[in-house]
Amino acid sequence: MTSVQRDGSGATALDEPAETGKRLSSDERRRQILVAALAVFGTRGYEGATTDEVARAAGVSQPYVVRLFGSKENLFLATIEDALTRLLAAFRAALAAEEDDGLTAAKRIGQAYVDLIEVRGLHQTLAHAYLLGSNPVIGAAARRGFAAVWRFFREEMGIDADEARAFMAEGMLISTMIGLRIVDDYGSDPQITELFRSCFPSELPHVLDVLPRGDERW
Amino acid sequence: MTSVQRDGSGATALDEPAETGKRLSSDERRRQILVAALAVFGTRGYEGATTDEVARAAGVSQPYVVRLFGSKENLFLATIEDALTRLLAAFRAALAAEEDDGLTAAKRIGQAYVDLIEVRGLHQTLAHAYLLGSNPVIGAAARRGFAAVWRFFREEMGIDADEARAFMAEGMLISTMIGLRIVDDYGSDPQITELFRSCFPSELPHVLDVLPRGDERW
DNA sequence: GTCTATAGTCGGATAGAC
DNA sequence: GTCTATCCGACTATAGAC
Repeated sequence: MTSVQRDGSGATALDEPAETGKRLSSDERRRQILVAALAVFGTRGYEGATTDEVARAAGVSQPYVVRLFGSKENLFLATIEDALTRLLAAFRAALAAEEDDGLTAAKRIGQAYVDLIEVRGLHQTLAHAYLLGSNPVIGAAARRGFAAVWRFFREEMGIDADEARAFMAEGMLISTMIGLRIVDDYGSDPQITELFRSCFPSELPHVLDVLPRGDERW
Repeated sequence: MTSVQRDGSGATALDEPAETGKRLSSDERRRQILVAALAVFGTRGYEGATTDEVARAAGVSQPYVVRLFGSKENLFLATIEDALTRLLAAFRAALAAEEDDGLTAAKRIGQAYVDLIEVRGLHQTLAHAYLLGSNPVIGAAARRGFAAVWRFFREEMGIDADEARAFMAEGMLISTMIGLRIVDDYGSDPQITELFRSCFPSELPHVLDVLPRGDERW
């Protein structure tokens, strides 16, 4: 965010055409790759994902992904940091939104969380990160992120610890169900259908629309 | 669980000493390996774990682990199935327990969930499995397991969909915090301390005792 | 029932050209 | 800024002996 528009035409010694549609500023590429990484890490997890898969999803070569981020681990760190930034930004926007629709702040924030499903892989990637607590570097970053969300609820939103915990809990359940792809059994298994409906009371149709389904590649 | 005591001394053509402390019935080995696998998959996840790590944790050779379970994937499937069986068994025991302590069934079951922390890696492994929904074989198994837990709440315990959802949600939060190793920051970060306390109101001391900490190898 | 040796594959990272 | 070629370590799985 707040992209630093360095280069694009500047101190570079080369006179390459910048409008090929191929050569972008490394800042833009970084953003493209982060989008791809979010999706890939979301489906595969940190260890399961390959830098090559991310690269292909972003339309660049595998070594270039590594080159830009230094390592797969750094790429993952950048990815979850980005995800967290978006998450908190969405929460803040929801908190600040006018109440023209008569919804409470809590409802609006909950809604914002569900809406983030549209950002492919965001919830899943964060959930994966949260399970990596034993990894010295990723774990530490994940804990910081988790704590930041908690802080948002307590300090910015101003709810008490019990309410904050309930909020987080609902969030974890939603993330889990997305990662589980419970949608895949929606409709076929009455039990699952009920569970799913219980999680997304009002926004069901939209959610069903947006969620990736089983036909997608693993 | 109702171990099938096949062999141990039977149709085998060999006259090996069975009490070397080394050579066990494959049934016992399987169980040992499942215990090790639960711990390893719990910290590393499915892709992050190696069959070699599991083997060393169980005190056998890597090829033997593969030999006994056929493949890493099968080992993982067997591991989560075992975990689910234990989980539901604990829930059923809690549900059936006398109310001599004046606790409601809900409290007893919640307690049982927290107590399962003592089974190393159980919560973390299940949580990992739940995030693998996109994997055709593991995802399907994970969904079945998740649905089985839901069914327990709705049919055996008899609570309604909203209560069941709240239960699941709390459970997912607890699992997440264990996987995050939020304990590692307990005491040092006031925010985290509060969050942690909020999740384990009464059983805090015990939980702090049982949870693996940061010093453990990744 | 269990091991050692090893084949085979995959994937992250590096070198270096354009 | 981006690619191709490639090295090398890691890891699953197989072969086959004891």
